[in-house]
Amino acid sequence: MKSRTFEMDELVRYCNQYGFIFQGSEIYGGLANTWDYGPLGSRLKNQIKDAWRYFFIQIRDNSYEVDSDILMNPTVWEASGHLEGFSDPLLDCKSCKTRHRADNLINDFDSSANADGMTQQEMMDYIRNHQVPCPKCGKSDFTDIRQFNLMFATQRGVTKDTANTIYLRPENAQGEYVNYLNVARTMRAKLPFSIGQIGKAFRNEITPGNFTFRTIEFEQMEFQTFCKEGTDAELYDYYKGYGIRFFESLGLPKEKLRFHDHEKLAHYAKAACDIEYLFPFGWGEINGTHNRTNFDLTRHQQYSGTSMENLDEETKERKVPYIIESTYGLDRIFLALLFECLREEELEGEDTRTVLQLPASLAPIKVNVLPLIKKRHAEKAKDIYKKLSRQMMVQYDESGSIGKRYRRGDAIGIPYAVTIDDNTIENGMVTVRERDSMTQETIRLGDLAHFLAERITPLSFQ
RNA sequence: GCACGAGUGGCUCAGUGGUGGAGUAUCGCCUUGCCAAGGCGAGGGUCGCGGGUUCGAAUCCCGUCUCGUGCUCCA
Repeated sequence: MKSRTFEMDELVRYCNQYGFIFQGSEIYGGLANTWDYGPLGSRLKNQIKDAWRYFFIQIRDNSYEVDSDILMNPTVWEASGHLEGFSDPLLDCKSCKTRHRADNLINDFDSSANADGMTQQEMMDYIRNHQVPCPKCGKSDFTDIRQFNLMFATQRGVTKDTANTIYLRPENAQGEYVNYLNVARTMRAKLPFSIGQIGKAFRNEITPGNFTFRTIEFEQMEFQTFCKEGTDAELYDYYKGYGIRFFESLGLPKEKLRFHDHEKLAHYAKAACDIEYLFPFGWGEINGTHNRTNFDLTRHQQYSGTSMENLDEETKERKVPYIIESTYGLDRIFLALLFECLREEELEGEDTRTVLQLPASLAPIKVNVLPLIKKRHAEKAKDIYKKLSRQMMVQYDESGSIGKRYRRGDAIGIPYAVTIDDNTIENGMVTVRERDSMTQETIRLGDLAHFLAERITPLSFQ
């Protein structure tokens, strides 16, 4: 059977049409790079989260989930280095439209100028007074300096004089780090142990689109493993491989996954490697694994005055643990899964069907309950729908021909359809139609729940 | 952020200054015993938004927002 995958614009349309993803604030003309998940989208997102929890928390020893606050004491971001490293004084050349960092312009112009010690106004004055040229076009015609910090800032407190700048977290990791002692104490955890978290993070980036691939608000599923120095390299490799296994179990094929080692490292990392998926627009990161060493905990120890050390029972030494971080971008995995599973299949003749071939356990809706003929079978079908809905997410559809309703279910990834007819009312038999094989089987109503449960099994490693 | 392109029912689009349309989808009724059948009917539009020109603007002009593509950015 011939089938074709979707391009980006088709996928955006599909998501809007079937209730997976809508443009954010749509009735007000939208807000750039924000997207809202609709009824089916939120369901799918939750299924991915559940799968992640299963693989990273439930079946792993010494793994604990937390749900830390998005807003944190601002000193956290001083300690983590996000405040310091991320506030770049930027200006644009009005002539050739290139963008530059003001401090770099000055330092390159005169290395004795010491731009790092200047305020923003001093840098601006220096550039104007010395006619510092644009490195690209040579003219000196710049916009004013704008501070571009990747963190979203807001104020707490009602009045301005009590205002205190706080930030929306640019990564979730710090929430795990500041709770490292709490988790160790309450769970009586010994190294190595892990803290996972699913939650939103925010980055004020200049973003190209690519739909939900890069947005200013996004959801991450993170896994931090606290370990002894010396065991870090091995764990780093292990979690890279674990990521590939996780993605394969979701249904992303090996040939569309690859590692991408980072040469340029973030300020906290000793080693960094992405897992990339081959999107229609190219390879894109869906997981990042970092060896963050003892950088973060050492800094938190310095800034908070609280000891982050852990007693090594063998050597009796007290040391700050190392951390291996592995972060999964939920929105990106969502997107990769749709690209992977959404197809247009050519059937006999000119006929086509849109089919979302998600694994049954990830499907937003598991079963489509359909009366063959509304007048005769609706009552019984509603009854079955009501009963099934206590066990799993089901949908009832009585509108249009039976074939049309099958296709509608195919398009939104429903793996099974149960059809109710005279035979159900007279003999208690129902027809179960399977999306992937497009075959059907007649079974006893009493066996239905078992039949479905047997087939909608949780994901497992291959 | 820069450059270019686009924006008209949920979706695809027609409409180049004079009463806002089609197909499809949705909903209702009839029909229909298993893979997008058919018949009848209904609902659904600030023509992205704001301003200007004009007797009159979806249409021309200016601004703006959003999306797309390419740069830039992504510690």
